[in-house]
Amino acid sequence: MPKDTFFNLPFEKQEKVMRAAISEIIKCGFEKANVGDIAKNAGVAKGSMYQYFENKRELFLFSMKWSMEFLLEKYDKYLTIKDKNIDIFDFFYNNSKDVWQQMRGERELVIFIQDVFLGKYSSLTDESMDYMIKLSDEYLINLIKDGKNNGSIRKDIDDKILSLFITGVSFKIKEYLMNKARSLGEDIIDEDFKVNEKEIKAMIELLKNGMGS
Amino acid sequence: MPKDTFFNLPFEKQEKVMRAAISEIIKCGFEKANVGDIAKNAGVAKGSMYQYFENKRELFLFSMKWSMEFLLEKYDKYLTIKDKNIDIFDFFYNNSKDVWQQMRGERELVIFIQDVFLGKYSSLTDESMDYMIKLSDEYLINLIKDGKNNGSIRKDIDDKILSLFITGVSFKIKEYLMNKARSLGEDIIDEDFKVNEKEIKAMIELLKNGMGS
DNA sequence: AGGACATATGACTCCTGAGTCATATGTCCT
DNA sequence: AGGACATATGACTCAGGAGTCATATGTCCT
Repeated sequence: MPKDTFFNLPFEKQEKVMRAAISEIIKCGFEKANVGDIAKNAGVAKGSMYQYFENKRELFLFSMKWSMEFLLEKYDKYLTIKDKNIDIFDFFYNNSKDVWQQMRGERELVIFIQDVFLGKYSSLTDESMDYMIKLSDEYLINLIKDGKNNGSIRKDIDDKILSLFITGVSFKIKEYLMNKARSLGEDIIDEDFKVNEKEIKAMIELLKNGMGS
Repeated sequence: MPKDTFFNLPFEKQEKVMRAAISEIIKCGFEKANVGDIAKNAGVAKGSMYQYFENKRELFLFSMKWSMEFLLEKYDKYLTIKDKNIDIFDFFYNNSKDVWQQMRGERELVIFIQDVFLGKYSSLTDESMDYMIKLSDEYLINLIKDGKNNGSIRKDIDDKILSLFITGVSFKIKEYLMNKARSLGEDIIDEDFKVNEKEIKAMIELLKNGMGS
């Protein structure tokens, strides 16, 4: 956790620091990320960074936490979805749509989080991160359970295997969307998601009915 | 490419150097990997490393190449499979079995290659690596084409999407197997693959027929 | 034997960048 | 006004480690 000094900062400044850190980390990776440069881009002195954080590692860990919370706050659809008895396939579709939309507004944060979940910084994650991963895992397992109950998911396959199956596919499709979004540059507009609709729906069809014939 | 000096070494020594490098890299990551330590573990002087390789980056790139070639040479089943008109689902099964077997004999190399394909060192890959990735991609696309022709794969889904679907799933299942192998320690014996058979077959069933009901 | 050439070695150089600290600036009380 | 406390700053320290180099050892010719 950052020191009090950091939390006493006006929120805009906190945000500037965090964004500078995240930007540097996704560009250079953790090891090569330069605290001096982060400070410069955030418009503060290097020394100040050490008034805010114990060390580089803490800066990194908090960046993860901050990104997650920021995204959840800004796009809190997920939480509302939890209430409804949502179908896992609809969830997948909505989720892809969300990722696309979020890439427009928060490209760097989304990339960063994706990298975290992909295990790019696996040597750095701590309990709080493990907790996050476990949370999203649990959420998935619940979707599966619900699906089995309401009859939309077959019952003869183990939950753990189903969850591996889905996460594997969903990471790939997210990666694919993100690469597409990156190559489109800054010009992603709302209606652009339609470009992906066909592909996402094909992917869901595969999840549902498989590729065999 | 390493310098001539390296290739003039007796093969055992080349191997010792490469294994020391790979071991260090999967343990510490590229940035933190220490050339001095690698040298020590390989039983040569640090200076010698620079007789063999231009710099750390070249050492790393060659480690990838060496690992791939070594594994292909040692377990050259893949190549024989290519001849037959193999079913993609059988391929998946055999491949998982191979990975399991290879984890027994060449744990570190397999882990290293998996990390490479997962993009852990994405800032370091070069043309030769991109080539490798493209090769294995092409191989998959061909399996898909064959499958469509012989009627084992549905024809209404785009090849690219099918390939995303399969790679996503197969990486997850490999990751799962590898974690299992790691936790089993050194005691993996031949017949142990049977422990995984049920899970692999469930995964293939999902690939084939999906998770919907 | 002696010289020409290839290779091995590890102490040394040198740079980078994380983390520190003495000093400056600001703020808020009484 | 002046002092007590919080925060900002960037020049500085210092460790680690990549890459170098002068020297030693070895090998192979004639």
